[in-house]
Amino acid sequence: MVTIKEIAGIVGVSTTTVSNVIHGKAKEVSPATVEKIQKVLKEYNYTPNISARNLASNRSRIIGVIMKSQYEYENNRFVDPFVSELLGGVLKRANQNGYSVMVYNTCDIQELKRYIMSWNMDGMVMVGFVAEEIYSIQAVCSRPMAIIDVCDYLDMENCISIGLEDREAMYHMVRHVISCGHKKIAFLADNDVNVDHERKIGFQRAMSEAGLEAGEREFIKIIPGDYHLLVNMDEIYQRSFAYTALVCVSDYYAVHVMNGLKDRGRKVPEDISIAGFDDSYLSHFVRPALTTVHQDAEQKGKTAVEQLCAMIENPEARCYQKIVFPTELVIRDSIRKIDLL
Amino acid sequence: MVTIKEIAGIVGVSTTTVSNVIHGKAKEVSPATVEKIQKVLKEYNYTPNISARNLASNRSRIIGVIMKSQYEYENNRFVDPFVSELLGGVLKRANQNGYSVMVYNTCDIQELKRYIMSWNMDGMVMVGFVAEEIYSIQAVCSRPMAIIDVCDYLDMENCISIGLEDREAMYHMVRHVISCGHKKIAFLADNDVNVDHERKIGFQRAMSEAGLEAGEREFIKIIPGDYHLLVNMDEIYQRSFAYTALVCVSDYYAVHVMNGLKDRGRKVPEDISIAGFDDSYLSHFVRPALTTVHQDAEQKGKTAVEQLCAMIENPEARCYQKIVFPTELVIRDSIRKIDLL
DNA sequence: ATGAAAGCGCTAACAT
DNA sequence: ATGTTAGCGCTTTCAT
Repeated sequence: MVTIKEIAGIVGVSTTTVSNVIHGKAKEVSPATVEKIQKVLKEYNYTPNISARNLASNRSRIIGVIMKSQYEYENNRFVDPFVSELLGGVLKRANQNGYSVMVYNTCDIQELKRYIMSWNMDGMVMVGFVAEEIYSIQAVCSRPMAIIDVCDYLDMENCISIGLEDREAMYHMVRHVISCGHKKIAFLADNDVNVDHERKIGFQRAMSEAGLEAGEREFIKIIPGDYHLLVNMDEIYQRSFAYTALVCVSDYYAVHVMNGLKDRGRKVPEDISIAGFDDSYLSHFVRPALTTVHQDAEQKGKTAVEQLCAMIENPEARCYQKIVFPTELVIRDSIRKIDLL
Repeated sequence: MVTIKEIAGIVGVSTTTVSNVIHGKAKEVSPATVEKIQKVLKEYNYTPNISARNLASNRSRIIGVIMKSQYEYENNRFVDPFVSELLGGVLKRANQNGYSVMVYNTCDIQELKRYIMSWNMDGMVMVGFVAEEIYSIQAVCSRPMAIIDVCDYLDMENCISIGLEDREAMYHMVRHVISCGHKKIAFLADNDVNVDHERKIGFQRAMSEAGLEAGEREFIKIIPGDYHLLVNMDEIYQRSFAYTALVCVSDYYAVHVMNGLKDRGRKVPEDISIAGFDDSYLSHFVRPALTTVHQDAEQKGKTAVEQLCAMIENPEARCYQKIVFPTELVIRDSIRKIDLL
């Protein structure tokens, strides 16, 4: 690989001038020189050495997509369409803006900090973290972050929080389920923080407004297993008999639960209704098609990167910002209308 | 961030010694010194600067996951479970082995070459390329590659080709379909190279052995659109009337086609049968559940990285290698048994 | 408009 | 066992 120094030697100018031409700071260089240098650059197929550039300039043009895994065995968050669509959006915008995307998945925050610092990432898209983890990371790795689906207010300058009106969205979903005649409804999630917590609150509000039970018993915890399995599907099956509808925190889980119940002999939606969340492409494809809440995961990813780039390139303008995307109830076939007689 | 030099200054040794301790070359250093240095390293929370390390050592510990997109608008290959499972496998193994994963998606080979060279990637997992593209890239970017699903023999030393017996697999699938009484069968793919081509050959062999038609007319080209759409679904619908079974080159497409046909009023499998390929989790979840060919995409990713690391760390042992994973026909409900009377 | 030179943090060959 | 030193390729400040 040819270096700037070599190019400079060939053309008979200094490395500074070559560097200036490479970076389009043409006003500093005479047109004739620009042309000469560009010709040689092309001829020798000059390719910058990014390590050298990063070392000298103290940036990296790396945007990290950082995913927190809850369990060590839970190794593949990508199979959830919400995550893959998000990642697609991130990748597209990042590359368009001249950034590279590094993907990292860990359950160890200390290790993560070193990772971010080692690579000197310019910014990160954070998926699956809770507020205190974000603070802890930010304390050491003070750089722009786009935080997906953390609901708490974050007292940080260089961070953009991207989410939904989760509480409202779930509230409307559950109202719809209730309006279909359901009275025994459970809420399924794999934890009780952030969006899961908010959606639970929305669930509970809708339930209590209707005078229905929504205590701890109505909260069913999903334990995701290796890939295609929910490790506690049997438990979910058993508990499902106490309800006529199961409201899940994602399409991905809804689809798993639906299948698990079907495999065990329950009919959906005849015996039991199921609702999802995300309106990922899964929800169209399963039968019955899922009643769900629409959100645009790809757009979340794109926006995350856009905001990240803005903060990276404009450090003075950094401030806390919260972006809330719209949601919409999508009614399909997985919630049965119960005869109200 | 504290540097090696500073650590050296604090402890009162040379940078070499610190570097040796960091890299565990402890036999070169006295136990007492090792301990002293490690204490300070910990105390000051030393984190290496990877740009500097890469520049000095001329490697990067980056494994690139490089995806070729066919069309510019086809921006999200991740939503195909085959790809996300593969990526999950790559990420897991890479991180375990101390490598970082950079994801890149392009349809421009020249740009790709510069990208690889700029980052000085140690190795790449190549997805969606044809042999001549691989050659063209290798000519400029001579480094280990794990090539997924290229069927041609590749005359290259530092490359590992990972695939299936695609032809056989599809042959058995189509024989199964024929054995269910189908005589009018079409094959659907989005191109006619590599695995798609091989599977087509397998399809044709099974058909011609049974004395059935399998010419160009029986090949239906899928044109993938933005995300959830096949842009030529109407055409597929029209042409579907000439067949009783549609054999698709992936579950992902099968599921799209199935839905598209259902939306247009055809019943699956009563009116028309559909088969997939991959045995991704989609195939379990749709109804009718897909008859498909099992393969382990995650394992492909893991193996890709394992082999890549071996080649990176052991340059003398580099050679061409072809790894073929097993497949298995998985019979579910999407192929109807036609009454043979 | 152009160049000289320092230095980013680290590695590794060589010396002691 | 430990230290010296010369880069790796680039950016950037400061001269000219």
